Amino acid sequence: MKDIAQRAGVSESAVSFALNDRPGVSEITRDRIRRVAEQLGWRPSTAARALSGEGSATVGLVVARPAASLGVDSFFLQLISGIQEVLAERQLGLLFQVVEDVTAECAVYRRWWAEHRVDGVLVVDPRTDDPRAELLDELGLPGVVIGALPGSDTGPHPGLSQVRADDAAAMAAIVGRLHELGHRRIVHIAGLPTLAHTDRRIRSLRIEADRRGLAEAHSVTTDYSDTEGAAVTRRVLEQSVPPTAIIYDNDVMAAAGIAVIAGLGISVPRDVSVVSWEDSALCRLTAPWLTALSRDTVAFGRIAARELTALLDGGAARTVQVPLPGLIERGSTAPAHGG
Amino acid sequence: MKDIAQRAGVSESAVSFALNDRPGVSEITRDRIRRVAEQLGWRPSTAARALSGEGSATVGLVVARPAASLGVDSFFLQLISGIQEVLAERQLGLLFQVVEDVTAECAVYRRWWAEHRVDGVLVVDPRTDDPRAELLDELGLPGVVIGALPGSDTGPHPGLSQVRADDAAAMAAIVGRLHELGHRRIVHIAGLPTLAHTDRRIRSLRIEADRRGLAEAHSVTTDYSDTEGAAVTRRVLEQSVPPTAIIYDNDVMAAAGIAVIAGLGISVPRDVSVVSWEDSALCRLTAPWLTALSRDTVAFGRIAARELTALLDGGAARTVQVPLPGLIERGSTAPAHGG
DNA sequence: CCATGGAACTCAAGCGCTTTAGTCGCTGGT
DNA sequence: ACCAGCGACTAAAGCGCTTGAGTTCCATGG
Repeated sequence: MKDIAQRAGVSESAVSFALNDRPGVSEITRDRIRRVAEQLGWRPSTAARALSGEGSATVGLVVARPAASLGVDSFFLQLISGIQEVLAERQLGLLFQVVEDVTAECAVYRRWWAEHRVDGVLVVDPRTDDPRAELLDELGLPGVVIGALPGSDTGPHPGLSQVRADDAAAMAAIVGRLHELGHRRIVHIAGLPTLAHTDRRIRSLRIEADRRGLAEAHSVTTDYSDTEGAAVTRRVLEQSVPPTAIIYDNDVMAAAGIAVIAGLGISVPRDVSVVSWEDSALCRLTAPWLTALSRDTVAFGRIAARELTALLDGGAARTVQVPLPGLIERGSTAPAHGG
Repeated sequence: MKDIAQRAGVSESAVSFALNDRPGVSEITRDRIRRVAEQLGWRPSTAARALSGEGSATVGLVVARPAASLGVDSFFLQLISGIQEVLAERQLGLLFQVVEDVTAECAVYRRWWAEHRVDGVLVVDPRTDDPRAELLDELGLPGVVIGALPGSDTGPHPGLSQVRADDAAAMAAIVGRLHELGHRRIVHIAGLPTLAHTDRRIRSLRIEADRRGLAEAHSVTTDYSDTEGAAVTRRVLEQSVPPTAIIYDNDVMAAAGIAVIAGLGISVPRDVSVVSWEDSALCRLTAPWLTALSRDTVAFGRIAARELTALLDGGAARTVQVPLPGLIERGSTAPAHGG
């Protein structure tokens, strides 16, 4: 900046004003300064900026999952690439970290906060009992929760926006469709019991089942892995009166499930219908192809990031709903037959 | 720090020395200062640190792939989680960005460099003609290339380490095994032609084929998607004399391929053997299970990150080889039958 | 008994930017 | 002719840390 000031024949302050679109310099000088800066290929040092009170121009994202269970999902990278689209517009960096559990995640937030490393964070995988909201409140670190915290509609958390998928409505849609097809015995092979959305889906299933008077409707929680998905599928189908439809909380388990079912000599979709709560290439690699709930994960990321930038700009925290995912019917669902 | 200095009854410099394990303070004072710092929950501001000449304690990783093709691979997140393990030990942050293409990637490096945002970078997906190495040289930004640049064994790039998988040897191993099983017609459904390792695999296949006098051995490049994998598989099997073995450059295409093959009424592994160059849960979701080349991607990430920290510590650039991946033989490979 | 040296510690500058409190010169009103 | 007021610009402090050049004090050797 000193260079620029010298070459443009002004003071450093003038340069700062000019380059930050602040009043205090004439348009002529501003232009001149801009030109010199451009010519010199100048970029502000984030460190210096951060030091003098501006933010660090960085937002954080930490995902707390064991390495093994990370790869299976296509969810995260999609989400991140949506987030990036928005952050890139504002030249915001994304500080990314993967840790083992929520405790470690909280430690990371604390550290980032103390080190002034991030201006805000994106929180994923909200839990039924989540310490993170409170921590962020305490630190005064703006954040947006991707997928909603339990119970909090507007949320008692002043600095926390939420971007939520309406899991209840989505579950209702699936159950509605299966009911329409004549299914009266449904099993839901859910994900991690600690996650808030797992809880919501389970609850919604029960409500819908009651409302429609289904003969059977229960949920079993898993760790999202193909292994557990397969094991639970086997167990469920060996019941004396097996279900006629199974809802899987992700694509990996659905695919694993469909393989197991075939192995048992049971036909999909004649004997049992299968729905995957997550669409991906995987859903077209099975035989038959998987009927799946298809949400636009990239858009989800975009929305979340936009919410965060709004917060950083001083906007108030709020809760936004993303569009309801659509049920893409492929070969794995069909009318229930008398059985 | 001022606080700490005051409470410990010393100057700020003493605090700095003490907390950075630099000589110039007695052990007693050092301990006292440490205790006070701890008690106050002090963490150095990265901004201030960076400003006064230390690095930014951050490394960068940018992946240049369209959003759509990101999710299919389990590769990246695995890699990243390996990287993180090592970075976490040193409290280094990972600045992550996904962009559309290499040009944009270069722009990001330039920006990061100008803004002093990162101390070094990890470069993935090296290409046959890669502008990035030269750029990093020019900027003097330390980097480690994950997967090796073409041709450069030691590399003429002073600040660039390389962590390479020995693709040639791996290909040789696969071809060797298939040859042993009696296969004489092999097709290799490769990935993106611009990637350096694609090139190396193709070249290695040709060499091995010549050495062993195979009747047919050729490669077809794709974009790694299930769609192209499926399309190419169909085309290849409709040849007048179809291959008896197919090698796919990733798990997604292999799975898609095996589905297509079944659809054509051809039996795996009786009529055609299938090998996947990448192991994942997906390889156990197909029927039969996929024989796959299994590398430890998490370890790969760890090694790369360690190489980068070595570089940041002032070590010299070097090229390290990761262990040869093993071929896990599952149901998709078998002896070729007379044909 | 003084010079010497080294260990322990302090001073102050400086990293690159922002920002507050000016200074300067001009216009317009009286 | 004089001052208020405004726009354009400068001076300098400060953000939190590092660091090289001191300063002080004590132990040691001649």
